[in-house]
Amino acid sequence: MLTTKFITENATEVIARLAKKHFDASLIVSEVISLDTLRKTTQTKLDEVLAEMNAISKAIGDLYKQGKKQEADEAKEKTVVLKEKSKELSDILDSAEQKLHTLLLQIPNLPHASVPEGKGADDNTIERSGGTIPSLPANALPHWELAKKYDLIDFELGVKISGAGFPVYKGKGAQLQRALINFFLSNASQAGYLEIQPPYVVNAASGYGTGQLPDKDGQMYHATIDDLYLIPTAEVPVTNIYRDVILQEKELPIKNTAYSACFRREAGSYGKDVRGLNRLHQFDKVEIVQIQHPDKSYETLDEMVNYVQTLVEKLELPWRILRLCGGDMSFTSALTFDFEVFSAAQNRWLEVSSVSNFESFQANRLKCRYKGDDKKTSLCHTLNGSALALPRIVAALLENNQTEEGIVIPKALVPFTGFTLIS
RNA sequence: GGAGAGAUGGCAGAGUGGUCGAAUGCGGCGGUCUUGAAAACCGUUGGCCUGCGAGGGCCCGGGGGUUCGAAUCCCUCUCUCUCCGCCA
Repeated sequence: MLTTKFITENATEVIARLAKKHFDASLIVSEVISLDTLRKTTQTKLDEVLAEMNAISKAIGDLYKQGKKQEADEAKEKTVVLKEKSKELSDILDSAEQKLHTLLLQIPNLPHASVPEGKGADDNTIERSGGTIPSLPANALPHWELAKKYDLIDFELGVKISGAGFPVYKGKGAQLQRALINFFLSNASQAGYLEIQPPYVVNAASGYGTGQLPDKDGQMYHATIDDLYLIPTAEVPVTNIYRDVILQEKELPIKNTAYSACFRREAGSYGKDVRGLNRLHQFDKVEIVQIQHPDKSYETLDEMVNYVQTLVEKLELPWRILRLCGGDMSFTSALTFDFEVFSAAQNRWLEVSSVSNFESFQANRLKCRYKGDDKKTSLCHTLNGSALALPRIVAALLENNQTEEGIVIPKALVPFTGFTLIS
């Protein structure tokens, strides 16, 4: 959420920059400005009335102490009008504030100047790429066939127990999952991230804090009996650690990492691109989160992107980094880099990570601030990224590394799997 | 699930319906002293809105009410803790 102050002071800039996200903000910005004006003037009037009330109340107290009961009663009469007036004004104020808040929630984050123009995924620009795309034999199998051939993942069993999108990992399939989680976590720890084990269900306040609510209400599983939500990513609980927190400037940056299972309803997405591991209702992911000083958040974004790059390189997967265009970016992001790996048998790129700088957009909702030496409090910047999401990594590993003998485990992962080949 | 207690500043913990935004202690910060440190002593120490500023207003879990006036009284919601039961 943008701050009212920023919008009112930079109205034309806000409108111009949001055009890149294909969001016409002209109307909403002018409404924000007029509501904010109303809010300020009403607040001032109300404060005056309240100040007078306070003065009278105090005087009445004194009069009673002096035993001047009649004068006190006279003073009481004066408050009747003031009371009505204050009620009236605070009603106006409440409604203005509420409307203002509703509008603010509808305004997306401003895209960074470096965000390319564009409508959708085709307009994202390739930042850089690496690794080599393997040339597979004609009879190469997609990962869902390989998973069956080597008895690694049972999709039908998941349907029986839960439903589509809840695979059951078995044997070396399960061990591979565990190895990847450990691989990602231990890399993150070495890179200076503090490992966190967060709750997998969160309350509504946390959902609002990171922006899943109210925007993406239908995307989370909701345990209505307790009004708790299953997390779609560890970002939600880990970032909400800092909700309503004022950090000391010297504590920045905060670097946290967490593994979690992630739950997504993925309502409305069906078709061939959801085959196998490509899109699931439950999957595993290691997330990295940073909270940083506003002046340093873009350096940090680069650092995080570089870090994720080391992971795909160690896994020896062909990768590329996309700079998302205005039309493909999320509501909350200012700049996002997506990582894709090439899954050779499906012959397509799969998104395995998304690294974003939210600037102060998320922090404003969270009320996550820092206090500097000047004792002023200001909003932090928040960033996060997947490092990494497992299923599509597994898909690419299985497909790209298939040989006559079996599936070859990348060297960097062997210490974690304890085996070199799936056969 | 049953019974009870409670929610106050970074933490602990007072608080009579009226100079309470709130005692006191600890912690934090600054200083004196010291070669340095500790101790001791002195000072300081929340957030939000508004205003150039002086200042004004709001905040004692959330919401509502009573009252000229509420941290204090009433209603309601949420949460936490203790004991019992069940249980990884």
